[in-house]
Amino acid sequence: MPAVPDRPTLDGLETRWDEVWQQEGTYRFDRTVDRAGVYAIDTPPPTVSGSLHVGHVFSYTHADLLARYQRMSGKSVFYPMGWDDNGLPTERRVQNYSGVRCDPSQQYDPTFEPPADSGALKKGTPQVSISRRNFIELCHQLSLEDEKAFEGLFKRLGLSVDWTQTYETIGDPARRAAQRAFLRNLARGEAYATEAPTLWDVDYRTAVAQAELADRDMPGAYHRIGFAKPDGEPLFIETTRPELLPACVALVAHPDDERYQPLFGTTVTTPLFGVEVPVLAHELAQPDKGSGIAMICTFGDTTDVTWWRELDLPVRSIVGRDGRIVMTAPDGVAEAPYAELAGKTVKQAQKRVVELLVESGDLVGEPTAITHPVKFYERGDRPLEIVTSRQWYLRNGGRDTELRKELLARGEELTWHPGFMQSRYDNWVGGLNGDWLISRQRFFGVPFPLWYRLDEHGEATYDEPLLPAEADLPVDPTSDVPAGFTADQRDQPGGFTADPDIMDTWATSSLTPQIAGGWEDDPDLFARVFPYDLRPQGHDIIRTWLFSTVVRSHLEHGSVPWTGTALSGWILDPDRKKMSKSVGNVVTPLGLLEQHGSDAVRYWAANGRLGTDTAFDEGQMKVGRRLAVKLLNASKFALGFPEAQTGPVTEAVDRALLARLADVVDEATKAFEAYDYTRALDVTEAFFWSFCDDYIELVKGRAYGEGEAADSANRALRLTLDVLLRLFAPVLPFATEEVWSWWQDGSVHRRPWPTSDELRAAGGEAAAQDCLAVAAVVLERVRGEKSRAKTSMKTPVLALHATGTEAELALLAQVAEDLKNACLIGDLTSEPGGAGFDVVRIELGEAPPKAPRP
RNA sequence: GGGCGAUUGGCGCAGUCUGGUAGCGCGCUUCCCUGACACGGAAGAGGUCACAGGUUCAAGUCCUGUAUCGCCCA
Repeated sequence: MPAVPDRPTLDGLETRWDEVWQQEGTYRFDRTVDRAGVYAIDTPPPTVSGSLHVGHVFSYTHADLLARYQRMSGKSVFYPMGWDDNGLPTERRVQNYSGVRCDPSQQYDPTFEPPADSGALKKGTPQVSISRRNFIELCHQLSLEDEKAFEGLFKRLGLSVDWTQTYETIGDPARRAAQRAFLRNLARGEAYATEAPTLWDVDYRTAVAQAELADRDMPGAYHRIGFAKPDGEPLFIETTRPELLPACVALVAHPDDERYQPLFGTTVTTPLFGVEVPVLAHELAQPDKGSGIAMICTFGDTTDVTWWRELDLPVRSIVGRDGRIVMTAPDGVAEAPYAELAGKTVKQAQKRVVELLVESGDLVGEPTAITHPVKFYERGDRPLEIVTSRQWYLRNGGRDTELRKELLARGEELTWHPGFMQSRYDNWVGGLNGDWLISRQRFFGVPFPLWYRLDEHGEATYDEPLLPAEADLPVDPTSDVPAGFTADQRDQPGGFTADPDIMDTWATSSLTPQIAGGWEDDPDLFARVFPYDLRPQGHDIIRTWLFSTVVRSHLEHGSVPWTGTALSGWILDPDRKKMSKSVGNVVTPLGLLEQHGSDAVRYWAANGRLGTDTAFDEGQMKVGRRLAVKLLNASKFALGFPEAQTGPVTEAVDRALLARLADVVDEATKAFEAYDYTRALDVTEAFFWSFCDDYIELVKGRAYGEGEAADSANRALRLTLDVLLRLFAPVLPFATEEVWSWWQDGSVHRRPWPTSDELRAAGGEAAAQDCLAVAAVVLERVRGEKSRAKTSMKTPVLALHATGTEAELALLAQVAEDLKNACLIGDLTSEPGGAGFDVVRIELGEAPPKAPRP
């Protein structure tokens, strides 16, 4: 056992103890324990591209505090770590880093090596086309490096993760789980493919789901355009998208709008393009917007989709997947003016259509500038278009009242920390307006495990997809061949073709409980952890990650994925705005951990309650560091006295201390049970400071002595320290472990959480008779007097006189000797009287001679 | 436009569920190197609890409304 060091320090504790913990398997999950004895955490897998930031340190600490408390409370804690290395961010990095481009039509080349000068490519180097499988392998390699760095940081932060339990969202088990879950969704009719208008990002060239949309206010302009009524008179509509005129399929007004009622059922003709379109009625038309009659195009916005569907209109698509006007005009659209638009971007087309309308005289007046919300992909730069394409959907209650009710009920089953976050879930589920679009036209992700037969003309037959056996998962249909076919039949008439799409990243990460828990691959493990106890995450991804995980679990297991969720807040700049990139880049997590120490940073995080946005505050880290240093020093002092034989704590002051500590343990336990680690820390910390400032000062004179009274103090000191270390262990794992190692065996992190019973049994039953409170009054008065006299605390008190009730003076008598020692009081007297206990007279002596400065 | 949250000394926060003399930390001022700690200790100044009504013997706390800020969704 290492001796107590002369000058304890926090420096170097992180590396030293992490090494021991990994070696000893301190946080290893004990999988012999059955479900009732397990506490399972569905850890968020951080995105492995770029780097971790301060917000990660914050929220991951929160989960760790809860994990550590549960572990000490006797649970076998299942605390895995995942890496989300699947998706667009990684894809873009690999393209730039290795100078490659994924082309799913390429064949897999097992000997492919990326250019030797990876990472140092010159701008403009032509990209090499490689197969999807090769591309994924590169993504995987690059992710591994980041994952190592992330793991190092998390270990330094002291996360009590079981590092033998890790997964990657692009790893084999994850792809197997995602494909298996999808095949089962498909078999049960929960997943389906359909040709439908879909929000489409023209730059990424992929479909985008409702959960990834963001409205942005954009400048636009209403153009007033005349359509020709049968009698030749113009009917004016106003539109922000005149370029969609050739895609117009109808005009629509509100059924109650008297201006247009006579026209319902008639037709009008589009200017320039000469298409006859009906005038129809629908409640969604807004009479007060523009002229009150709108042009329906396929498709200008999501309302157009609704009208198109509900009014059963034809399709005249003109915007292609590249965001340009398609080369061929839809049926019936006049060729001549259309030819001028074909191939132009939407923006260019708008300019040209306006010019044409001005020439023809169909555009009236100047366009009116407005600002209006436009839908964007949240990572995209250009407004979304709506194109018709074949996509995969998963039922999520967006088009099914019964399922929606069931999912709301699942939300009800969860314990939300804090509770008010549930309304965000309810709002989102209640506001869904379509099923979950899970297919993406990208490359780095889990492929849909499907092939289609090609008929004699080479056309895919989508009705009966060719499915792999579950045992063969994961598969990549662009390189694997379906049963009963040979590789040379790929993309040949009479042969087969692969489904080209991958799954949305949320479609994989919504299965993290299944992936981490070994669903189907390790049924024994899965039964011990599922449904999990806790999903920690940020409140910004309730609508995506939290909700989608509930959906998958509900469909697959008929259960919630976990029984509780803890939502961490944001980190805000000191000026109360969301932590900006610039600050986040300057303040790196590793730098903070090095500068302040991990315990100090954890202390700051522990002061941010769940659901509460918290200011980034290095001041709090300094306070945390001070606490950790104080803990080392106070412990060193308390352990410096000779250890007494086991025996009772006899002195009243010592028993009062234990009684107070018993109350603290009860409060901290109650707080932790309610996931309120902040309050648990607060009560522990308050006790600790009064322990240092008052109790230790009071008893040190006695503890230096010998005999019964000294033994009582020494026993109380050690017992208190023992309990305090355990109370602080979740927040300050390094400092507490360090102190623990000075005088105890094993790890403090595997000791049981303290109970008030052990303290009351040791003598702390006299809470009502708190002589410490009386002592505190005397200490305060004497210190105040010495401060006012601007003299040293070593200045003796010649005489002190106190008054109070008989009971209070009896308590004073219990602490009189300790007080005389601590305050250097010569003559301590008292008499009954006064209103409550107080010190009425203090007589100071001469200050001692100043010692020379060392 | 709808939902959720916040508003308490210069700064960061607790207290609001369960009404009863306004608390903590940082910073600031003054003092002290006393047998763990100067990366320390002691003492002190500093707030009409966003605003307006209401309930109550009593409101930071409960109710109604308003304002400002933030987040989520239309």
